[in-house]
Amino acid sequence: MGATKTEHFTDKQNAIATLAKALGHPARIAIIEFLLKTDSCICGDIVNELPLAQPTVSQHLKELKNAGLIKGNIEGNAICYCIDEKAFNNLNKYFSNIIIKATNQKCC
Amino acid sequence: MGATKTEHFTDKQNAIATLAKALGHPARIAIIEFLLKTDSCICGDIVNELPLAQPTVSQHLKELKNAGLIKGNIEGNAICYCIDEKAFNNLNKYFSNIIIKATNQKCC
DNA sequence: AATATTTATCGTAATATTGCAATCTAAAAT
DNA sequence: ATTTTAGATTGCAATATTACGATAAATATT
Repeated sequence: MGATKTEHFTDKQNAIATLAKALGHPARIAIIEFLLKTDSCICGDIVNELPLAQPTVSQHLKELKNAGLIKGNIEGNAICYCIDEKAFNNLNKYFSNIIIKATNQKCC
Repeated sequence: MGATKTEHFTDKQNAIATLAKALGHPARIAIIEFLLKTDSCICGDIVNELPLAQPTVSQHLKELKNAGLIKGNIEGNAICYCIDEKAFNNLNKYFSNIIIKATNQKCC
């Protein structure tokens, strides 16, 4: 097999998993951190910053964008990528809730 | 290639990516949610709850455990798995910080 | 002791991901 | 109009992940 059986899980479970999966690679974490560091949301500079080839970075950016974690604005012939807070807020709410629920458990 | 170039990224970046990656599958999200739902941290019941075969579930549990997201306690011939709050707290802090930083940006 | 129960591991097939060279597209600059 | 620059897409090789049947290991029950 090798294919995730997404159809057996709820939409919400799949949605959270998709967000987490997109963040499940150090290059993509590095991209997010770079976007946070530079407050003018610089774009092609990501390629210079990361130890990866341009097509690889482009692919990682695409995955972050598909997951809704970043947005891309065309500016002339460059593209300006930046954090999309909404997705991070969703994740943060989800994890906060887990922590609250876990704290109320008396187990292990 | 196909192998992640972890050596090019910081330990912290790799650590966050590892946690996120472990949560990047709906079955593992479903396992976490099941553990939160049942406050007696029932174990083999996870296999009955999930639409996956026992070896598959066992493998997912192993990944969650390796990432430090759950703990496993032996109880007779059964094993009791439960949430490890620490890892979730780390993730939550990390995302809270991202949101704070992103909010202070005036970009896009 | 023999059997049942519970969970882990092995082996393997199917599929997905990672990474990059080569190439393409589109706007910018000359 | 040609060239340059920025970024995406294609194609492909290497590796990783997902899923499960078969089997093993370890404790529980009879």
